[in-house]
Amino acid sequence: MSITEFLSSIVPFTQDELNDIQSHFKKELVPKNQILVHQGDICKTLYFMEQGMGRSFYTNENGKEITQWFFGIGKFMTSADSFFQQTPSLYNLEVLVDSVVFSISKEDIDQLFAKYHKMEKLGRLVTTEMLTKIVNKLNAIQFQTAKERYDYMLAEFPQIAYQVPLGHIASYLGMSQETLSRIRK
Amino acid sequence: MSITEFLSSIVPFTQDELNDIQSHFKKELVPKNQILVHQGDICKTLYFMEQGMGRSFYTNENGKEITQWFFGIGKFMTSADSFFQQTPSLYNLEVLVDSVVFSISKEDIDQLFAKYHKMEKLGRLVTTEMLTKIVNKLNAIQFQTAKERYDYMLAEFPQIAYQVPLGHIASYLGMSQETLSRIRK
DNA sequence: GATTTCCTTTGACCTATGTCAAAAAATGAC
DNA sequence: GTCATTTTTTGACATAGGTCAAAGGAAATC
Repeated sequence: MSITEFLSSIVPFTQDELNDIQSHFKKELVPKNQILVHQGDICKTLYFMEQGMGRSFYTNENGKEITQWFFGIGKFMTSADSFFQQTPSLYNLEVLVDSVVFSISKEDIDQLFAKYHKMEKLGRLVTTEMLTKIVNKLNAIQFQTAKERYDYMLAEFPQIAYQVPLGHIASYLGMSQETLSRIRK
Repeated sequence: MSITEFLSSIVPFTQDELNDIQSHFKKELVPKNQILVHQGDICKTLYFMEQGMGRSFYTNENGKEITQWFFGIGKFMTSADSFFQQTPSLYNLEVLVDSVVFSISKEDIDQLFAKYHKMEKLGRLVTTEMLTKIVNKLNAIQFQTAKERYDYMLAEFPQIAYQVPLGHIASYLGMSQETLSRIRK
């Protein structure tokens, strides 16, 4: 899914608007395992995942990596806090397979928000959608058994569930890798 | 905190704009324990909590009430999904003490979003803030001990923590009331 | 101010899931 | 194809926090 297709699917931009908006995005090929943002950095770029997948994760006190979110095709990938409030990111952003992303700087997207009311609306709608998804995850984590949480994962990220290391999924779901391995049987 | 103060604190509206916007909100006095929205209803109204506090909660398969969020003074209170996507609410919205709220309908706020770019921006910023808070809760729930989660609660809702029944807080934090009671000692 | 109802605490016991360690399987490098 | 590395599975054991039941306290109602 191209970025213009994505934008148009949410708000009806004119062709001129789309051209202008698109011109602020830069296409990048990112190789597997590359870290786009490091924990502690201020995230200055928003990424749109055209092809591939990524995750956000942090390293806890015991040096263990905890996956916080997965990003599939057609999603914006960023450390939302850090990007929008320009505060140090709690997370690393990592690309999990060779990927194609479109990137845009904070200044540029703020300019687009200011220039186009429609773009601001898109920002609001995308954020609302993210909010809904996080609430769903929260419910899964808070009140479901390990088995049910895995089912939630399969429903939410069907394409990702079978392509990333088990440990990433386990930490995303808030359980140990051993438990997830036992569940999957 | 009045609604106009709140709006102005986020985006610099002119006095005329504020007057117009405010005219779409209706002040309501809501008595303690009133349910504003029932689980399963489509949430047609957004509430701004001027005075008082509320919560969202649902009743699970075993008939137990699970608190999902608390709403303090100066916050918007709604079942975000239900209101913005006009889908059945997963939650009840309940006022916990006698409260003063400003309410606005979905149609009216959509009109305001459409009329004022600044209002759309406000919507985006408020949603982003909510997103950040939910992510914080998620982290607390997912990776912290019961004790640490209670500390998170005290930090996030200091004024609320001592004013609502223990059971509401326990379910909000994803633990049993007995566990919370033991922790508090 | 007595009664009823609701809320909180305490105790005893149980279980889902964590941790640690090692084996087995899969993947990647040469 | 072989060796090295990474990932997944398995087993044994530990524990945080759950459940159930009952007793105390607080607070609303008459």
